[in-house]
Formats: sequence, C-alpha cells, structure tokens
Amino acid sequence: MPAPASLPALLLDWYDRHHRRLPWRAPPGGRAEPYHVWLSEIMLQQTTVAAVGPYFTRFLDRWPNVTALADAPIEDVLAEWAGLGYYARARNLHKCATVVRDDYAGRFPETEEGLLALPGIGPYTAAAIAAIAFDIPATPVDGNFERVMARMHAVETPLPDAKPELKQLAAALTPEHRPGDYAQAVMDLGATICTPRKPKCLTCPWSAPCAGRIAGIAEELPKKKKKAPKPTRKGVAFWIANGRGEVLLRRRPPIGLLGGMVEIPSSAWRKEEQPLNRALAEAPVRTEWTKLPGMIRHTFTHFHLELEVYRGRATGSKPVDCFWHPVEKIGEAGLPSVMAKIAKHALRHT
DNA sequence: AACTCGTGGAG
DNA sequence: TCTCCAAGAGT
Repeated sequence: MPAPASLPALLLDWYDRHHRRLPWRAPPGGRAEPYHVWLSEIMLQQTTVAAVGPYFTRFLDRWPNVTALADAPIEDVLAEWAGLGYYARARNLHKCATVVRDDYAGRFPETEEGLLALPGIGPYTAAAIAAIAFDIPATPVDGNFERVMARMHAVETPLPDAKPELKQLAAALTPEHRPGDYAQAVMDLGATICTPRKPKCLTCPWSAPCAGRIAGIAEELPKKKKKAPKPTRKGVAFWIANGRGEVLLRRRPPIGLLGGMVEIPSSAWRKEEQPLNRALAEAPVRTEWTKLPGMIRHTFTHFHLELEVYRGRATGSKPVDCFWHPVEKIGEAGLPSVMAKIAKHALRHT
C-alpha cells in the first residue's frame, strides 16, 4: 500500500495537468527570467491577469532587460503604465531598476532578504521572485494563498487579523521541491477553483483534506471585516484648446494620488459642492467657459469622484506648469484612466 | 496599525 | 446601480 501523496505533491500533480500558459511564465522545462518574474509580479499586485497581459508584453517589447528600463526616463515609464493603476508601483519599478543597475551590476539579488530591500518589493513579491526565479523554498502569501489556507484549515478569524496565522500555515506547507511551481499552483487554484464565490470543490485536488469543505463553511471563508463606505468628492475639469489643435495638460506632483502622472487641469476635488466661480478661479487660464453636458463619474480606492467639464480657449501664453499636447495624439499622452475619461467626454462634445 | 493608493470586470 | 475584489507596498 503506497503512502498517500503529500498536499504539495497532490497540488503539483494538478498544476502539471492544468496550469495556464501566461506571457511571463517559462515554457515547460524552461527557466523563468528574473526580470520577467519581477516585472509581472509588480504588475500583478492587486491587478488581474487579464489587465496585466498587454502591459507586460508592451513593457518587455520596449525595455527587454532591467538595464534598459533603468536607462529610460521616468516619464516614459509612467506613460507606459498609464491605465494600470497604483502608480507608485511604476515609480518604484523604475527606482528598483536603477538600484539593480547601479548596485547589483544589472542582476537581481538571489535571496529573499536581498529582494525585500529593493523599492516596491514587499514580503509577497520577494518570496514570489525567490521561489519562481531562483527555486528558493519561499512562500509568497497573497490573497489566493490566504483564502486557500483559511478554507483548508477552517480558520474563522476575520482578515486582516488572521494574516499572521494564515502565513504560518502556508509556510509550514511549502515544499523544498519545485517551490516556484507550488506557489503558482496555489495561486492558480485560488484563481480558478478555490474562488471567493462559488468555489468548485467538486474538482478541487485538495477537496478531501479541506476542513472548510468538511465543515460546510468553505464559501464563507475567509471572513473579513467590513469596509468603510466611500465618500464623494466633486470638482471641475478644464478642457482648454488653442488655435493649433492642441490641448493644455499638466503633470501632477510626484507623490500621492496619480503621482507624477499627466492630467487634464482641474479645480481641487472637495467633499462639498463648491461655487462655480471658486472652481473657475482655480483654472490655469482665465477665459470664457462653456459647460459641457453630463458629468464624469469615477471611483478610486477610497472615494468617488464627480467632475463637471468646462471647455475654454487659451489665447495668451501658457501657464508655466502646463504644456500643450496635440489633440489627435491624446491617446499617446499617458493619461491615467480618469483623465482619459474626461478627454473622451470633451471630444464627444467638441 | 491604520490609511493611502486605480482600475475594470463580475455578480 | 452598487459592492466586491485581483499575484500588496509604503508610510
């Protein structure tokens, strides 16, 4: 009578039969490039595989290695990242590339601790790169890992309080053999079988030993604390054209919300409705304004935004902190999504 | 420790 | 429409 397969072995067997071919994964039998693993893991932070795909391909096409990325102007990196969100990732991505170029001769450090010290690389990403690129038995505990462990061990403590316990349970299970494939297997399991809603326990390779399934509470796990409701902020955006088919844009301050990104100038975004003349006084130029119909609605991580759009023409010199950009090339301006939404709305009413 | 920081798809 | 949420990190 053969001994029952270990949990990791069970999952690796499932992974070998079901794993998805993704642009950043090495072909079967091949070795994953640290640069590819790093770039994909940064992009995948709080971001879906579907959203990352085209960005990863474009970055790799434009900057085929970490030194090329480090040599690029930060403005180019931010423009290429536009639309993917969480722009501090792009700022830290470029900073990290320069550190790897200048302090590590263009090669990523091959230890979890070394990776953890780099900008934009936290506990999850350091473990992911270590395991996937360097075959180190590290445990990258992401949302998938937490959900799978909470169910497997029927942990009823709500997140985020349960994080230390879930991390410990995950680490105790990490195999010495194929740790990178194992980590990706757990994440694939969480993404396709052990999903937040309606987990497919009938086809799960870990169904038999799963305490959450046995107790009939798998779908209720992990428990989470309730989130605070999002407030709404309001403002006025300014679509300002000149006589040469150009629109006035501006670069935001280098930190904070949309830090370093190109924007369509707007008034401050306030919690309360503001008098129109106060908002217009915050425009980068003084001119005659036409209110465009409708409104822009956009939701950020922690607040809703409502923007009215006013169109105007600039005749004099441009404000010092702004620049002109051809309207027909607005798609290449590197606008974050909320700004692209404003531009689309303005062009529809021009 | 709690808060900030985007976006688009799913239900 | 509205909430949830996806391979988290920095402060």
